[in-house]
Amino acid sequence: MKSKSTSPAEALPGRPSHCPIHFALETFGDAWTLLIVRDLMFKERSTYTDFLRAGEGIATNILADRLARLGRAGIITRERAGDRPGSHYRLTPKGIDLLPILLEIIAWSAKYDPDTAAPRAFVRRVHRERAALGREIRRALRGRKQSATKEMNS
Amino acid sequence: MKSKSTSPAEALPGRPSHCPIHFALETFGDAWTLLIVRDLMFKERSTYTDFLRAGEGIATNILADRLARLGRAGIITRERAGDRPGSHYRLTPKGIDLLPILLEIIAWSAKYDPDTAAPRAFVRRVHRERAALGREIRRALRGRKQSATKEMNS
DNA sequence: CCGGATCCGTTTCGATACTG
DNA sequence: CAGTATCGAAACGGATCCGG
Repeated sequence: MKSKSTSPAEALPGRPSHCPIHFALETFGDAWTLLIVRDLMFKERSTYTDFLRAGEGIATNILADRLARLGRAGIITRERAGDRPGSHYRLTPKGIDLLPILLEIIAWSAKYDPDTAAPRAFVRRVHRERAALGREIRRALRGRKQSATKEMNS
Repeated sequence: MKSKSTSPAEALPGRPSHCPIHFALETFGDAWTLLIVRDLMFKERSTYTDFLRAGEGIATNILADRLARLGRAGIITRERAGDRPGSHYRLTPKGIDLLPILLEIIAWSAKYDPDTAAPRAFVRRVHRERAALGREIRRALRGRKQSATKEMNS
């Protein structure tokens, strides 16, 4: 299967000077991948069925594939929790470090999307107190607490 | 349910609460799209053939499609320059505002990509003097001067 | 029931050849 | 030089089936 496939998500074409953008695209450049990361980071979804019923309509095979890929990339880990049914997925430090990128994307979309669904308060915090918001979300992701993340829910 | 196409790049599936990530993915979430934006922002490529010979190996139809899509999204404009052969593409203010996202991606990749091709000096500036670097690149993009952007070249 | 794996019809993407 | 046309190759999405 080394047939020089040119899937943007798995292996980018050409392979020129291997710029940083390539690495990022290979790792999380896929649309579904980014949505999963968003769910893990801002929403409270963390299980397989959480993602399935997130309303995006992702297929089971696609979801399984993306979760496996994210795991291989070291962005998420699967924890077979004993207390709750099903396995939980969690962002690794490497995954949590994607936060600044997501915040920039949110800021850009809020500026140019005529009908953003992002809460005004959250967007304002992204602009005005980015550092504090970042620390708050990181703290929430490490521990169990979900505080700032709730603001993103629709 | 909806037999409407669900291409991640053009129109995202489900269409749930239309979160900011969706808008971003629809606009520049495609791999090739992001590479074009990168070329316009950091490299000195600005024409159709510049992109073609960028070494990425993009096909002509894909390039034409992405350029048209970026134009429709208001991220780039096509200028039929009289002085030089061929048409030049340029980032609009909306496109230039993607810069923080790209810088965050570069920073993340530099941190986790074992063999990044990004010059050390540039990455250091991304971390240490982000604001100044941003202003410098924006200035270069507006005018004709290319100063900081040269640092990204391999 | 949850977490997938497999099969298959459809759609989209991408490489090449070709054209204004 | 700047794109279109064609066509094969993947990826996607849906349904179904399977192991725990």
